[in-house]
Amino acid sequence: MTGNHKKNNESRDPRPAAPTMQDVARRAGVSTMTVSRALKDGSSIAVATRRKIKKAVEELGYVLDQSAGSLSSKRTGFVAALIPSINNSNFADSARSLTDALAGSGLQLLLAYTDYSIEKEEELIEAMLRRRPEAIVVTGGKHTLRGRKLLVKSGIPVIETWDLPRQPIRHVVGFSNAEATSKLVHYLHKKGYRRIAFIGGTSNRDTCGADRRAGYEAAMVALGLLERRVISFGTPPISMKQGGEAIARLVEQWPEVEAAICVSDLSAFGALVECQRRNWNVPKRIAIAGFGDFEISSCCHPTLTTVGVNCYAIGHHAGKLLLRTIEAERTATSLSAETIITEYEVIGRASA
Amino acid sequence: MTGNHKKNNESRDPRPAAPTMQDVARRAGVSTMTVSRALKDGSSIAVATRRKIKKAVEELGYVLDQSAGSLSSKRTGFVAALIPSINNSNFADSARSLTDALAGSGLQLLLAYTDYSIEKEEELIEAMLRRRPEAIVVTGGKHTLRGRKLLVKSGIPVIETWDLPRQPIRHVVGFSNAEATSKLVHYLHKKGYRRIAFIGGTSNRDTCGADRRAGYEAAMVALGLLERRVISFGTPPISMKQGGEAIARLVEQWPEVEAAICVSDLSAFGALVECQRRNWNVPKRIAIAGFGDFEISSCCHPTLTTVGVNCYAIGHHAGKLLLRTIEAERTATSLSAETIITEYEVIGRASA
DNA sequence: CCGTGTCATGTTAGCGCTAACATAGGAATG
DNA sequence: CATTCCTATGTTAGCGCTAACATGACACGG
Repeated sequence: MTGNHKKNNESRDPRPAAPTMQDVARRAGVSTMTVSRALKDGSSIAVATRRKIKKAVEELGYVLDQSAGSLSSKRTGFVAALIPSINNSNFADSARSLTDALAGSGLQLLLAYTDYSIEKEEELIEAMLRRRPEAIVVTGGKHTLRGRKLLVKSGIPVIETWDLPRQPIRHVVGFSNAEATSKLVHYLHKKGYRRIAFIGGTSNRDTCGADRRAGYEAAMVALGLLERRVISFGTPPISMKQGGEAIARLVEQWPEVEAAICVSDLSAFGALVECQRRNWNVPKRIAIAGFGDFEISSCCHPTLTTVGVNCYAIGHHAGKLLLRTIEAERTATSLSAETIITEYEVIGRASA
Repeated sequence: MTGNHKKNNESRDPRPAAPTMQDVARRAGVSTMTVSRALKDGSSIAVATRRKIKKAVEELGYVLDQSAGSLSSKRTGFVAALIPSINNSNFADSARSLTDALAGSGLQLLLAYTDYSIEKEEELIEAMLRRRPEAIVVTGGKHTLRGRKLLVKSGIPVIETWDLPRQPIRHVVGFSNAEATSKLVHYLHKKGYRRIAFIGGTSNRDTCGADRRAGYEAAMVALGLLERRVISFGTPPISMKQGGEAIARLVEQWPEVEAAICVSDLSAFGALVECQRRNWNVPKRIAIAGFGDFEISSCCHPTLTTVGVNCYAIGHHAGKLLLRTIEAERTATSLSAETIITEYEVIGRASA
């Protein structure tokens, strides 16, 4: 307790050292341990003492230092979640229901976004692990080699969401984007469309998007529709505007095209509007379908045929599964790896 | 399909304790201090030693425990950001540019969202402060009393964004939502509209929204347009669908209305579509304006008149200001409170 | 009154890391 | 060839908190 560099009293320090539990203890006339207990629910402590301590806390403006606490208790009280983009209502909905599922558990969700890049994901995985989350939720099942290794060796529950990885790390909550898109192709097929195209982003960074394309390809093959028409345009997430440009290219390249599946509702909406601008009747001249059932798809005119994904279920199940797993580890119960498949449905609307 | 569980494989042994720096040091035949130095850039260390240590790290799958490190170094290496919603492209854009501004500084951004509730904000402020961020960025200038006190006493740089609080805590990066909306009213007025309405959410939780309404009211008074028409509908953030319902109510209540300003582009789009559904020509029967210049406003048909906000500038300035402030505190330089006002502009398009 | 239990509180010993200082050995200098 | 300096590494002492155990006070049945 030397305080060897607390010398600058004269330079009207704008930042007086934050009060510690020591300070609170001294002020309340108890030991630090009692303060620690008073700040936690469920510890046996006299009502009067707790009140006294709360008062001291209030007066000093004390805020518990959780990083010190977790060093000691080995519980950091947070869960890391990595999502591709914060500006995508699907992932946002999942994150929200994940937060809700965690409510009351004493776990906080800390979000970061990967920008649809598995390299950035790797960085974030490491950055998060350095802070010792109690569990980690990632989006998608494709990771860098090192990212995957970090997750495997992390020793904490790992949940991969929004996808069904061929080789799951451990727990999975998601659905097959390929299968869902395939269902959409079949839906269009049943409606009589044959010359069906797919519009997506240029890179494979967006693994969900790549999966959707794969599902499209597989379904076309299965239906004996050998001529595939794929437009790759813009880096994921592809925007409305890019969806518009993509459909223009599509029609230019394959004028005979009858229907277009867009990788997401956003691009589908862009495509839809572009068609209207060019006076191409949707769905008569060309049918359009999206993916995700974003609000816009039921709001625009004509309404968009799309695939409704149960985002809330993904977040909810991920949260609950994660709590179960943490609990199991705490009680040394073994819990095997689980795969929870969430539902989705093709929602037929006016555009296709 | 929900709840389709699949047990994957045999359970694994109780997980071994994660390796510590000790383990790495032992394996590499050096002291922990040397390991610590090897894992940091810029410390003097022999190339061979560092290589040896990196190898040991790799073999053990060691990940630095940053919470222990920050306890010692008093640097947690992260910045907290609270945004109302992760599903709002404006805030998402700000968060993104904030992240970008922080790149290379060694600071990570940790996001949490308040759901437009200052009570939830208060909770999150405390939760974040417990983890000792090096700075905190909040959205909006209205906080609970306790939330504000926590921020003031936190001893770290606080930046309020997206608003110009009357009584800033310290730094501010934003613009006057009221003034911007007022400008929009004046724009409509110049275009000849007189019976101008405002559509927003029901509560005052969304302080930016409340400010926009205030700006509307002020401008109407300033223009001598005494009859105000305000529809409050739905809890913020109000959706497209709610925007549609709101405009229906508006026209029902005040059939003479000539123009409607919606609190955001999302609700404006919903309103626009509802008008089309009802065959109300926009802008002839009723003009519509939004706020935020979301992508949809330039993409939909007719395009939406709106207020373009420089989201990127907000994030960028907040990030840079925050770095400057941290640097100033580190070097004991004094830095006065700054208010950076970002630009915005009324973007006249087809809908009004 | 003693044993025994129960509760509120205190004491001790770290958690895993890094700041600050200490030191050894070699290079550069005179 | 001693002196000085520098660089790479080690040693020590905590950071602020909590687990685990210790203690003391009081209650209760026998």
